[in-house]
Amino acid sequence: MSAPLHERIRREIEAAILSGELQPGARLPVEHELMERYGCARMTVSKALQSLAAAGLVERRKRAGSFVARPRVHSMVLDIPDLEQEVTGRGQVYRFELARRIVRAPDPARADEVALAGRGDLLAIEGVHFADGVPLASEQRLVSLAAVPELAAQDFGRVSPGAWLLKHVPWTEAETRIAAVGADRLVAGHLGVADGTACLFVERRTWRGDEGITLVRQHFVGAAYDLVARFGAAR
Amino acid sequence: MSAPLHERIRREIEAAILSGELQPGARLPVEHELMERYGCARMTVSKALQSLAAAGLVERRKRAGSFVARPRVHSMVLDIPDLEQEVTGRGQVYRFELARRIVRAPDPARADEVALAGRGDLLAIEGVHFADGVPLASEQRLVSLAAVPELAAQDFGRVSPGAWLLKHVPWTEAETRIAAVGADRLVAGHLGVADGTACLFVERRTWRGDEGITLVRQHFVGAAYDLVARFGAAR
DNA sequence: CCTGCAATTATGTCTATACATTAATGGCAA
DNA sequence: TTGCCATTAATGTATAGACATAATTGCAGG
Repeated sequence: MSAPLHERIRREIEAAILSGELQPGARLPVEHELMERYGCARMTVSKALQSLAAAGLVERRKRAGSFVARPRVHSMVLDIPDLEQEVTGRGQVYRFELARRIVRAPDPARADEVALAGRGDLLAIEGVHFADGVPLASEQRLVSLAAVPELAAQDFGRVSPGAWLLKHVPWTEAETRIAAVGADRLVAGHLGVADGTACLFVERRTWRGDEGITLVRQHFVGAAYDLVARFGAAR
Repeated sequence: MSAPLHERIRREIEAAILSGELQPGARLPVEHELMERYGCARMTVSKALQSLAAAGLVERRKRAGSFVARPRVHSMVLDIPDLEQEVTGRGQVYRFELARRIVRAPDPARADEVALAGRGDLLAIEGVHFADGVPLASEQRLVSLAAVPELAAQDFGRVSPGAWLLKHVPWTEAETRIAAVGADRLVAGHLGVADGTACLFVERRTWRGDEGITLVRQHFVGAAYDLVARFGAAR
């Protein structure tokens, strides 16, 4: 009820962006229009827009207007590594090899799968990332088809599902678990290393708003990869 | 020259905080005082302070004033894990066992050590973290005595240097490298596992402003620990 | 001594207005 | 057509003032 007006304006626009109602690149109403809509002064809508700009959700350009920001592949906060980009960025040849791809219902015994699937099915993908022909990581991924219906039509012969998702479905929230494990038979086979070799295990869930998008588990050859994250005070 | 005034005010206060001139908890000048100092309107200093508050550097309370924020042990952005707190938080008994502690000059052959040391010496610490008597992680740490002179007097028989640093020397920037490695002889000995066991290797550098504070390398027993990071859109 | 009310003070929100800055746009001239 | 320039529409910065809100502080009364 009594939330400050600029907060309310901010939240309404934010909701429209997160829900996808306002697509990336879309122009949002100019300040004068918002002034009229909310019956307030320009400073007030300006404050809401500035705050959205500070959070990186919108981009403002003089004379042109305010626009929904295009999702940055590299988040300010953490590099969610796009392996394809990283490998090619190092001048190596990238390849993704699809091993399995099925659509199935969530396993009712696994609460995380049920939560991710929502009211739809899951797309389960397995494959291996190669750099210069050498296996770099093995990947098992679940994607909610309720959240990303376009994905069903997508062919992952060569493009990695991670890269596709980053481009097409911006996330707003992510949780990453990192551990070291010895490679089991399956992973060792994918990566071409001895059983028990130290591997970096990364499990990541991403959400858009509060809708789950994907859950991915990756095993990296320990010696060939490391993960770097840099943090600074928020601006 | 032509930076907006509210930006200039913001930067000057920020600098005073990062340099340590304004200690955590210190009260900063009230808005009217800043108005006079900069000869501007209240909205202008307010904007600068609001921006600092949004970045988490200051905390504002009505009637009371604005204060330099106490460093949050858990950064909004990443849990830089304080092992002691995490272990006791799980109801286990924490212990840190110091293995070595020397003050030495930086190795001139290692650029990172020289950069970290600045014009002073380095304190090198080695030890093992235990949870319920079981080794959890082995740690090798370098601390810049130029940045943290108080540390020379500190006794690390029982408290972990990481916990001490978190409390006493807030960082503003951090870089973390994570990889999986097989345990070498030294680490395996510390952790009481077989040579070659998969370990999570974490290397972290932290800075305050642009002065290096510490460089730490930790090896975790792969099976016993994992690292979780959660990210959301910045507020 | 404690309790509760009231005065005070600092920040929070908002308005209305002015001028600055930037860049998209459209028209004019080469 | 092409290139340039003036126009103009948008945001950026700033002022001055009003009223709202919260919390500290001190005072009065039990």
